[in-house]
Amino acid sequence: MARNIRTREGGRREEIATAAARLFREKGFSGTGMRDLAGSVGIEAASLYNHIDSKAGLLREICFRIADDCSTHLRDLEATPGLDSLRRLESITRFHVRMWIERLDEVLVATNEFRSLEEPWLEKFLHERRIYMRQVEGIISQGIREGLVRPLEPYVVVLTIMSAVRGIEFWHRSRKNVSAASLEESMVDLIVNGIRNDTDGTSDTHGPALP
Amino acid sequence: MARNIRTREGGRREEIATAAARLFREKGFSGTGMRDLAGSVGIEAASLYNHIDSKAGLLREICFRIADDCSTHLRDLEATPGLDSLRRLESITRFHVRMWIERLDEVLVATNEFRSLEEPWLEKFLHERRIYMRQVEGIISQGIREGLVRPLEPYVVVLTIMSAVRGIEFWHRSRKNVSAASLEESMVDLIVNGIRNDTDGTSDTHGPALP
DNA sequence: CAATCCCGCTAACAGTCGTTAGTGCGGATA
DNA sequence: TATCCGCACTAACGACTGTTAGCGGGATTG
Repeated sequence: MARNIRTREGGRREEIATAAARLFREKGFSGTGMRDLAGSVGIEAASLYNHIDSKAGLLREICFRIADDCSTHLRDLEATPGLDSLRRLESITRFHVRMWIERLDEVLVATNEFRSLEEPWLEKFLHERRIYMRQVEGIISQGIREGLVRPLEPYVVVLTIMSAVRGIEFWHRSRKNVSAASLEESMVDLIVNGIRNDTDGTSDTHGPALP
Repeated sequence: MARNIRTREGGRREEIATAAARLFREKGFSGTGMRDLAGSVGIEAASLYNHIDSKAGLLREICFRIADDCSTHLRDLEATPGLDSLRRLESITRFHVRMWIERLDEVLVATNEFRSLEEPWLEKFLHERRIYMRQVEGIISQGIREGLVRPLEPYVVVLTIMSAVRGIEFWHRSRKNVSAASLEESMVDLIVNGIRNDTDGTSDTHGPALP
């Protein structure tokens, strides 16, 4: 058990958690050693245990912080009146884009490394994610019924929205000339409106099937 | 060095490579032990080395097979005459969708675990990926110039297309009631046309910014 | 000033890692 | 029949894994 539970300011602990998120992202959970983590905050491996309980606990913290933030946003959004389902979808998309822009390390760990969670946490995490996706799927179905959203397979739409934002990982590496604000707008716009230019009103999706 | 280089049929070797792809996907490269891999093909860990060179070699094989298949498809596509840039983009999207549907293990390893490649392979892999994305970006830019593609940030469009298909990973777990064919059509349609229903011709993207 | 406690350290643990060496069985080859 | 070779085995290697025990210095508290 970590000894400094009652520490007045957990500055060191937060520093460790931040470094863990970065390392878990870069090298994976099982690819990251406690000696790596310790070195990245300038202490010895054993000293980490003055601040944390275990390596698994660090992963758990990161994963569930992200999961909680997602479900909190969704709950707030559903409590907001006066929004049609398309606007709700846009808000959800925008929320995910911002998470990926502002908290890449944590989000990537929660997305890629959650599988290293131990039971019963793994099951709990998967359960919460399933609930979340099901709720978003409900909003999409509603949008389709209302005629605001194109009549696509709702399940596929959830998958696509929640995956499309993962492209931001690349952006983070090679910033190019695209600002965060421009990235956000382009990506939300792209998901909502697609890539095809429809100014001429043509509704034909595409020609014959391609290889 | 593996002893069976001159084996007439490398059935066992292929079996190992397939099992490796599945394990690397499920548990990550560094989370997978040679004893896990050996057990999954029914032999002892040391016996693996009658067929393969090293664990790192297995990863290298998987990653570069996928990379090669991608660049081959792109080369073939560019050699195909009579396709406008929107159709080319659709073909690229469809190709990625199919790869994710039919070869999930390998594709996921190449996408998530490539970071465990050793130099100089890691750099080579990243280089090839950069080249590939730049070529696709070129097609998008051309589509925008021709008025076939909406005037979005081309870089963001590449990122989004190549990431959106990752949603197929979820689909693989919980098949739900969506067939592979329906998934492919929905996803290509979604990326090309977006989620918004534009039958009324309204071109206003969205209202005021949302939280 | 004395007592407490945070927090770094070294040493060590039991276990696992990828990999090599060497052995022997069984079928194909000469 | 004698020889070879593919392929599985056991045993073992040095390095590395997450974690615990215990020590001591320095700041904080009574």
